[in-house]
Amino acid sequence: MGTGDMDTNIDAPIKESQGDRFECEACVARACGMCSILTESQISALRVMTRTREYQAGEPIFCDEEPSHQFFAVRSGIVKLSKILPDGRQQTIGLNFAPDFIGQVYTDTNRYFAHAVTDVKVCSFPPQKFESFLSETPSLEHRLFKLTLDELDTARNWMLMLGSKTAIEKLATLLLKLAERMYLASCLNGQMSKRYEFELLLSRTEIADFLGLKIETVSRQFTVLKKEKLIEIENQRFIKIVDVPGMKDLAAIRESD
Amino acid sequence: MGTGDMDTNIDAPIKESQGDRFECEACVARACGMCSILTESQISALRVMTRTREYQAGEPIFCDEEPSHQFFAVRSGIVKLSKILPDGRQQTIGLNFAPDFIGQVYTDTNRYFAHAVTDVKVCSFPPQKFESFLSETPSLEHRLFKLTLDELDTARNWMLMLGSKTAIEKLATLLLKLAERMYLASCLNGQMSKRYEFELLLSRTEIADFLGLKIETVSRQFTVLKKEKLIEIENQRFIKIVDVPGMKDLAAIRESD
DNA sequence: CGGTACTTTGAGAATCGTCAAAGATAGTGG
DNA sequence: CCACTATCTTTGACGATTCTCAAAGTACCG
Repeated sequence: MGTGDMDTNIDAPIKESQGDRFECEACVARACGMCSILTESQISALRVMTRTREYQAGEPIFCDEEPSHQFFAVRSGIVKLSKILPDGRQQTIGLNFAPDFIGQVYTDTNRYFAHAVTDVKVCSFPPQKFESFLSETPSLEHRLFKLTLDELDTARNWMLMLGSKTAIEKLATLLLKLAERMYLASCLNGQMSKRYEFELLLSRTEIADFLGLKIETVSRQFTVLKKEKLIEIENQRFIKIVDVPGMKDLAAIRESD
Repeated sequence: MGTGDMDTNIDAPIKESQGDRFECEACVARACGMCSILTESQISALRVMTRTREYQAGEPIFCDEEPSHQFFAVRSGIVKLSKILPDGRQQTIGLNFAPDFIGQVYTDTNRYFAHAVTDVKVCSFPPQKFESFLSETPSLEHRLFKLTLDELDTARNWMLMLGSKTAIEKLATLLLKLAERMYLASCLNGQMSKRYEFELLLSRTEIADFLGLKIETVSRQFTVLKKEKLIEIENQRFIKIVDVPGMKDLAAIRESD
């Protein structure tokens, strides 16, 4: 905080590799993320400014109110975005998986925190260079615009959840969304896994911060979902949604969502 | 619903004028909205496809899950965006004032409702023509991208409010935001009004739907704010925020917001 | 094996919701 | 101009959900 306008991130990443082989060919961002619309020559131009970084689970990636000095593409792992009230109450406002884009384009100050939920690998783009690359590459801006529209839609669905749903409905909604996202991630990785079975990588506290609940309430709702035979939990980590229609009904999720 | 893919809006606007004088010169959208970045010739091109429409307070502008077949720029009045759960629970997800842009670009189906809160005037753009105009006008896409980023930020601040704040904090947050937005609107209209004094144009039900509360709770929180001498209400409609620092403290709003 | 961190469960409290009724406001028509 | 109705808002009493505080249970790590 307040260490000036250096172009480097203050939060020490556990590894920063310069001139790494980026393996764009194997990257999900190249396949279906922000890089999917770039030509080979554009990819090369982007590579030059790109660094890969890794963060350990729990580490901050950037902080609220700091100068917005980095953009990221998630290569693997889960990143959470959050805001904090002056008295410490915390609200998670988004979860990002590969190949999501993270960062505050056209803003000089961050408006939220970003933390690594699991170990995370990202491509990191320096702000000035990236913004000028962006201005020269309308197709990329178009792509980021579309991704932002999706994020806006997602945020509004979370608003509906936060404002209008009960505790158990909130948890059902989150578990279904996580199942979906984890399944998608496994497909993108080529590791076929079962739909509606996944490893829960969020702690009770992280779930509570997302749902606007306390951890005790979250824990109680898990117990209810188990007793009602909507889900099964193995080894405290592996969630299996047994009654998918029942869960969707509880979550009040439309098929189109 | 389901009346086919006509290019006209089913919800009857009380007035639709074709070939109207648009008075772009006097319009807030031209001054600081989406049109502010257009050249004279671009404005002319946009005008050709544009119709002005008016909606009465309470009227639907478009509905969730319908084909997304119109884009709008708010010229005057207030529009609310909302979602509804299958059992009827309603959540307002956004409020739009002049010169905001409304509509689902690059999406073929609406993802929320839009209703006129007050009497509303809009410019309405037909979808195909507007999207092709958009693709030919990178500066407009850039502008809409920035506006979308702001909306995303706003939505995330509402998420923080919905998930983490108490009833009275929620109301204080909303009243401060309304004061700000109404003051801005009056400035854009050239009618200088007092900061922190405004006409409350939302009903208790609309406030409750926004804050994720019931109307009785909203009403009780108004009473508390009055008793604590944070606000004064005249004629049930005119809100005066008496103790601004106290309200900001209660709302836990940072000055930078 | 012991310690630490996380999760679950329980009991009681606080906040918010539900139901019901009384006030207040605006519009209508005599 | 004054009832009279319809709608919206406020207030009260009670109930349900969620939170708080506390303790016990469980997994993880050295």
